[in-house]
Amino acid sequence: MKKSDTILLCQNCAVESISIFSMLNMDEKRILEKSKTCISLEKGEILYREGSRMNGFYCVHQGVLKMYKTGIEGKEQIIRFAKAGDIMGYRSVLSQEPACTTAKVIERTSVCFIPASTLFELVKQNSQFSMTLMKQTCTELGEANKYIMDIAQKTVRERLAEILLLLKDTFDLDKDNTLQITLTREEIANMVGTATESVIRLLSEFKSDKLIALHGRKIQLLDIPKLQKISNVTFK
Amino acid sequence: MKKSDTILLCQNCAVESISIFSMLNMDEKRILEKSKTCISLEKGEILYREGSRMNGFYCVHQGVLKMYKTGIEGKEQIIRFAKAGDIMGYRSVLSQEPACTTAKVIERTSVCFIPASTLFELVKQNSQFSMTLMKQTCTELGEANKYIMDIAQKTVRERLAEILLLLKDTFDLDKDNTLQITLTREEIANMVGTATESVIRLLSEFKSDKLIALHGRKIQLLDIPKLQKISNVTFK
DNA sequence: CGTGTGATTGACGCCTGTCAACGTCTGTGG
DNA sequence: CCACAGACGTTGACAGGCGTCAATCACACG
Repeated sequence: MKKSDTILLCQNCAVESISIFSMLNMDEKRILEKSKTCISLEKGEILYREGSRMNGFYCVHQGVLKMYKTGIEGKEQIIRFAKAGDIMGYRSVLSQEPACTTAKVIERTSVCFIPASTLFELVKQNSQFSMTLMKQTCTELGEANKYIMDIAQKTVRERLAEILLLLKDTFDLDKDNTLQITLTREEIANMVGTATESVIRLLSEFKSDKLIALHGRKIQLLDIPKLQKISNVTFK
Repeated sequence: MKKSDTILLCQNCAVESISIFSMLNMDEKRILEKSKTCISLEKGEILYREGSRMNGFYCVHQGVLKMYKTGIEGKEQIIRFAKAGDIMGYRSVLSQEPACTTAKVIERTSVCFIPASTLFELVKQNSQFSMTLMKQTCTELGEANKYIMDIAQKTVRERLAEILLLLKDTFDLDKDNTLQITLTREEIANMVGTATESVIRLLSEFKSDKLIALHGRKIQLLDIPKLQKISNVTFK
């Protein structure tokens, strides 16, 4: 396949590197290449809103987005993040429902839009692609189920510890064990499902206990085993 | 409710009536028919356990099961119910992960077991079947996401009202608006994600407010609009 | 230097979980 | 037929986790 027939705007967007597309054959990749559109978004911009009808889905080439639902009195509940290599919005396309989350840029993002028709075509033609997509959805469903139990049964303290570890796994740490993602206290609260003030108090408690160090919005993990212990079990 | 009906044997188990299988052709139905096994289970029996490896999935022909995760100190978190026409366990098969829930019989059940190999074969052969399965998974994922927000943001009171309405939609009402499902207070608590005592107190509060009537474990819904109002918004 | 957003801290109180005691019902065995 | 055990339901007391409100601080930006 000649790279020369890629759309100009998309020339940097290496779709091939995105795992979900790795099992497409040349023809299928060409179809994908032809139908996709690249979009760049600045921090704070919204890719799509909860409730909107989706006529395609997105794969993230660069950047970070938060996907959240808007609840009581506008309070956001962050469901997950999307980063390079992730796909988003496919849930609504496949279930033929309106988007169940809003996607907002946290770090300057570039994504590819892929029309629903292409998705359906690929699913129809390539059962292996279909299987991979299904597998991904099922994994996500398993995570959601786990999260339901966590929120229902764990204390805010336990969940905060867990979220810090989840952020570690999702975004990695740099050399000195600092989380590579920058979130406001409010955003952390919206992940944990609690009030901003509670997050602040608990973070400073963790700090006193030498579990973490705080440098502005940067969070450094000092004692991961202890955090795991807090997140998992409560001995009283 | 009469429990004296004979449990149907496998030859009577009309797989065709289960929606997910409706788009299979004759050949595919024959494959399904050949590979499935019927199982009968009494109340309290366990179909499969969280953490076990699944080498197939189940479709429910009759009865009701609860699917739950076991959390802190053995407390159950009910994720969903399965009743006639539902399929269960496919998530683990497709994601190739261990079962994320335990499935326990609430009402005398008959299910068909379908081996993983058959599922994969059907997915491979019939893209329409594949799409339907995907659609179902995505819908479930959407519901799980909504539930995450509910638990995170709503009070126990609001969630209980919501669960009562969910039970209404899942199991229907009889003539006098009584829920067709019988659950212990503890099971309701395990759905709502709260303590049994809280459920009891709130139920009797709802009763005082003439929203429901209680007849042992049977719950009669008297004022559905009011319940909806409670479950949706809190003005303070 | 004013403005605005986010972070922090303190005060306060309610919702809710926990513990304990007791009531109710059903099935079982003597 | 009665006693008993065990599961489940109910009620009360109590403490504390956590949300809410309000005031203040920190910092960036035009």
